Amino acid sequence: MNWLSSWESFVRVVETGSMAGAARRLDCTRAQVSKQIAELERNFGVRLFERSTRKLALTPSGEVFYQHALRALDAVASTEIAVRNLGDTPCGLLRISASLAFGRLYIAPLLPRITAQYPELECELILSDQLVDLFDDNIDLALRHTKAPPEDAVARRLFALKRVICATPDYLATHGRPEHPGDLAWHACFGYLQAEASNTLDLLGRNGEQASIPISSRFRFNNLDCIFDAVMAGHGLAILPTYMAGPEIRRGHLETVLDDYEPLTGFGRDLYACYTPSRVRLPKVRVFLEELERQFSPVPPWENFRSADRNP
Amino acid sequence: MNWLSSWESFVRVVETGSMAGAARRLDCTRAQVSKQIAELERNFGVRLFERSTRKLALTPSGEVFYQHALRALDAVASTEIAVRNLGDTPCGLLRISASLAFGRLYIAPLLPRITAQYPELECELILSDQLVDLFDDNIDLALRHTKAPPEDAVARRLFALKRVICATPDYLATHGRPEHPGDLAWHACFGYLQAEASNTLDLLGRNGEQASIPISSRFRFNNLDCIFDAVMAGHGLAILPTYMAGPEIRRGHLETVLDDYEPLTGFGRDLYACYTPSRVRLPKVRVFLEELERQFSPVPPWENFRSADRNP
DNA sequence: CCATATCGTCAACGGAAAATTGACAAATGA
DNA sequence: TCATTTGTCAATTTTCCGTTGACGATATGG
Repeated sequence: MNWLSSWESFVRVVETGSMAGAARRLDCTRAQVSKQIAELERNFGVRLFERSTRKLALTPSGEVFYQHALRALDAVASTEIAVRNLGDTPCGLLRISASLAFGRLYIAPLLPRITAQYPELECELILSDQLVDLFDDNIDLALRHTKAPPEDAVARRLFALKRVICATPDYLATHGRPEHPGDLAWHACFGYLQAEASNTLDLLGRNGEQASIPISSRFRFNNLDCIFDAVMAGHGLAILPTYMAGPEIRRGHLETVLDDYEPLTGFGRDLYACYTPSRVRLPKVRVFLEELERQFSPVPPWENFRSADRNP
Repeated sequence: MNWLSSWESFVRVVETGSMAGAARRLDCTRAQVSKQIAELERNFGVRLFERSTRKLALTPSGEVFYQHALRALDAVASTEIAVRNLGDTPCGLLRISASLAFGRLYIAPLLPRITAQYPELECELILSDQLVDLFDDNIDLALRHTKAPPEDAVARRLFALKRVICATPDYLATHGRPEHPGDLAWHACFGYLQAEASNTLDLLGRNGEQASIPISSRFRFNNLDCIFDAVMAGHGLAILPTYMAGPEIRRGHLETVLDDYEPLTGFGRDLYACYTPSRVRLPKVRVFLEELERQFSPVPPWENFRSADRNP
């Protein structure tokens, strides 16, 4: 039987408190977890869980095994980390996590480039706007725009993520161009729909004054691409990151409004590259970070969309 | 891939210095070891061995992995020991090592009895007159007659292993009965053939005097059963352990000579049960030891072959 | 100096142990 | 009460592990 897998399953069962829960986390069937636990018990000649009706409780033996197993698995993991970090050529599987829109636009195109450069490297791009767990999902590198990078991870600031309020020239011509934050209340204004979404749009003025305007739009998305498409179709205004709006602004398909105000979102102003401390020295992570800096530093390519005098 | 197996293979390769050697020790094919090492290197993205012509040399990365792997494997092993020792019902596989003759005669009959008593227990009896390694051969319990029990094992003295010089009545009638140690030189006398076998027969007299008589026999065995058969066939004298000779003596098929002298062999006078410290508390080991004591203590059944006055 | 044995490796095959599937009883909660 | 969830089991499929038998390369011995 597969030791590592069984032991990990056991630890997961202990931590989640149920086999079904562990199976979900481990992305396998309940039957397998059940069989692995049964196999462990058969091998050790010891009952690890007390299965009363529907509750799992660790037996004293199970507790002993749990403590030892944690140590052993940790030793195994630390071995792998230590050895893996010794190499100097990027190889193996690099799993990158990014948000849907940014990942599709600016990370996905990097994959063929980087894999072509390093023949032993494979890449997977996991696009999701939900928070992913670096450990659980085995993510080598997560690109996040967030206010507070996770504590248990190494967070490296890549660049500022600017946002603009914009709409199509057609829309502005028809509905009028907002000159003051208060004007926004009269416009169809799309906000990103997220769990803790506020119904207000917060703006930070040049002099530090803040304005909070209630958002009004009769359809909402949790997908930035949909918001972008709606804006491009002339359905209203939206706060868009410059990496999306920039090229369209330059081509004249979008115009910015209220340039003296900076939109505030729950995501913060910066994009971070996050990875677990154990992967700091991984060659594959290193070369990808270098590629990111080469692409986006000091100024990302999408930023030069307005004339120099208006670019602070 | 099978982590535990691959890591163990790697450690063995390091320790033996060659893949073929490791394969022999691990009882598998060279191809498998080779593939496991290659797989490890592929996974880690690191070269573990420098394969020049025909020598294997650890790379610096391999050295790091070796140190970590030792620790990790040790953690795994200690986990198994700790948990296995928690149970109280004998179960699993009990591997017993014993010498050919003694094992066949007195240990083998215990196996059906003990397995019948404990339904979850399986037994394997490894008979060999060669020294076995408790670790390498995964022996739970070794029965050895030796002068010096291994240092790294728990050795528990079970009982004295007496030996007698004997022959058939026919033989003694034909060739004469030796009255003094020196007389043995004129007889066909079979000694056990072992690596460091001396060609002499050493006797210890009642008063502490020692006699060393050259052994003369034109055929020799490294197998006690063959010696026994030869003696029973009237081909000569031999030193036989009482567990073999005893029953025949009582039935009158063999007679002892030079009863005032104790034959000295390289094996010492005592039978030990040896096991690694990690198995001290294993239920299966415990119950088998109890069975051994029940059978052979205080006096083994084969010892009462002479009349009480001659039994010291 | 050649013959032989041994070494590490490779590709293909066969089989054993995985993991999935689909079902079941038991137990919980609406 | 019914619907859901949980842990388990038997049967099936799939995966991958280990053997086999070969190869070139390289020591070793006569």
